[in-house]
Amino acid sequence: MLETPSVDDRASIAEHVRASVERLTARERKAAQILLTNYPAAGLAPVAEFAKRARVSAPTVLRFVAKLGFPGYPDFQRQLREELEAQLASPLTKRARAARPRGLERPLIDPFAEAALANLRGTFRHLPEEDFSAIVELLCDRRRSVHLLGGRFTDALARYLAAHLSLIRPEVRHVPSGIGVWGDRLLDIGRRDVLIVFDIRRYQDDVVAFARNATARGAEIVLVTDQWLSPLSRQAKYVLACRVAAPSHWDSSVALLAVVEALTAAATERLGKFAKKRIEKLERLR
Amino acid sequence: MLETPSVDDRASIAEHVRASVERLTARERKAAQILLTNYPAAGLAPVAEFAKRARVSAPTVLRFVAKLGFPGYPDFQRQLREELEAQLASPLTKRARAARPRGLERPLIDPFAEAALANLRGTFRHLPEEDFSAIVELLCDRRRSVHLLGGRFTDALARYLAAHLSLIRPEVRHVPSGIGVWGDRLLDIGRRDVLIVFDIRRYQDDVVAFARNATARGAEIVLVTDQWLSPLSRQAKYVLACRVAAPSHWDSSVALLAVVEALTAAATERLGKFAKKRIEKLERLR
DNA sequence: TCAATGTTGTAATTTTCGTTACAAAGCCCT
DNA sequence: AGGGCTTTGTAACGAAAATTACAACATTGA
Repeated sequence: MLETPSVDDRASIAEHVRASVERLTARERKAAQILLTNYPAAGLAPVAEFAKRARVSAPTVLRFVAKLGFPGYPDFQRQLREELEAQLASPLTKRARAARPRGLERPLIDPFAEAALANLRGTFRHLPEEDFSAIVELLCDRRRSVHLLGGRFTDALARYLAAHLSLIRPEVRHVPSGIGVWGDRLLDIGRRDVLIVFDIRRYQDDVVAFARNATARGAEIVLVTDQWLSPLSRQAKYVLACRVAAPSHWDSSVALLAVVEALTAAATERLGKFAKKRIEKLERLR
Repeated sequence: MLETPSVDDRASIAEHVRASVERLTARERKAAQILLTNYPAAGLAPVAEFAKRARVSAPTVLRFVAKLGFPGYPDFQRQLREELEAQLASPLTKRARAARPRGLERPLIDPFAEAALANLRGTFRHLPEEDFSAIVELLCDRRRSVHLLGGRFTDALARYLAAHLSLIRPEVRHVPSGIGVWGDRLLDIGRRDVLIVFDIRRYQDDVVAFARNATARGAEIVLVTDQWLSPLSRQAKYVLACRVAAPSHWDSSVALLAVVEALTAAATERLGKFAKKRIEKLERLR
């Protein structure tokens, strides 16, 4: 229809798809997206399978590849395979970066992605294994209650961890943010309970205060914070420091979330059958 | 219900081939060799092409894959594709495991970190730029209200985004999870409002229902989901598909959070002075 | 050397896949 | 609100792929 991608066309189909999105209809874009997010495997499947995956009919997929300039689906697949073979020479990330010359870099997306990757790497490289394991043990000790507390932004992380933990063990309590109720909540925290606190920079006074009071009541503090360490690190028994720098007005919590999920995964594994049975029971209740 | 969705737990076909060479006949070995030296592309071609490449007849290739234990050639191809996907989802896991000598690997930490990195890369590599920008525009349109909704685990993400958005613009509302209040909340959603929905697999019925009702009321849906796409993708105007696979019983939301933060960063930048002034005003109020 | 067994390719068959024609549905503009 | 246009899916068709039956060939051991 339009220009046919010739044999010597070195640009990847992925790039070609990205360049063609505007010409596509809504459903065709769905196909495009499925192809890109599962590249190139999705396109190597039979049309029917591809279509089903994109929740679209087979002809829509055909029209999509037709708009890309291929005479037919098999031709499209052939080029995908050829690309796949050529690709094995150089690693993926390099290729992607090379294929995207200056000016084509996605301005607000790529720098952020790079920062998030760097934060993850930087965080996990220095994550203290002993502390990590010790925290997992704490989380798996069913005799202790686990309380979770976060600041303005990190409250979401506290909730996220609470949602998972409460599925694998009893006595998990999220302390809602916003002042007022906190007095009552402190009373619930007893000797040798565990308080997991999230506190990143512009460390929140009320969070710090709550946690300090909890220590005074005999609770053990696990602190998830940034690389510059919340003032709470003095009181905390365990500290997990995460990198949060991002090319933005805001800090990034990606590394904190990853650590939280790693804890969840480890605790679930550690509790083994107990967690499994509990999850099954809860499933049945719903 | 409880099986762990592992990143790649099955041995690769390549290894299986290597292990089976001795049981193969001379011609079948040629096929095996061609497959291994052009792995996996060669096996994704039609039998005839594969056969021609190995200078062997089609039935020989068929007998070869039969000896590998596959009921038929399509089954063989399917597994190759699945393997290809799993590999792209976590290209680092294997390498990292091989690189770090036994005993130095931190068992529950490193695999998770690698998976998170792979998810981030896989997500951002093909994040549709146009959709991303369009969503940012939506978020910055102060004439529209923005409503945020998440499922059991992703509710935290909805809150996280709400916490940031409400600092840079008015009319941001988080829809709390848990049924009951939802009827009322629907009424607040008007024509041309924006509803940002988080829905990852084991897609939640009530979330889907709420969002569908919102569409019926004229709202535009932005869906943040996993690579297999929530059923809501049909209703959604924009879909951001993220990778969520992790070596755990639970899926990982790291990529979702990164996308959310990228949106926040872009929107903050886009609103520029308006956001800045608003933030300052809010600071003064505290 | 011959026979028996195992290996391989040719050709026919069957199934699946890609393709296309057409009708329904959605959308936009008047 | 209605009419024309675009988009999408359904169903029938044709093409190509996978599969199978069988005959030719090679290989080995007596």
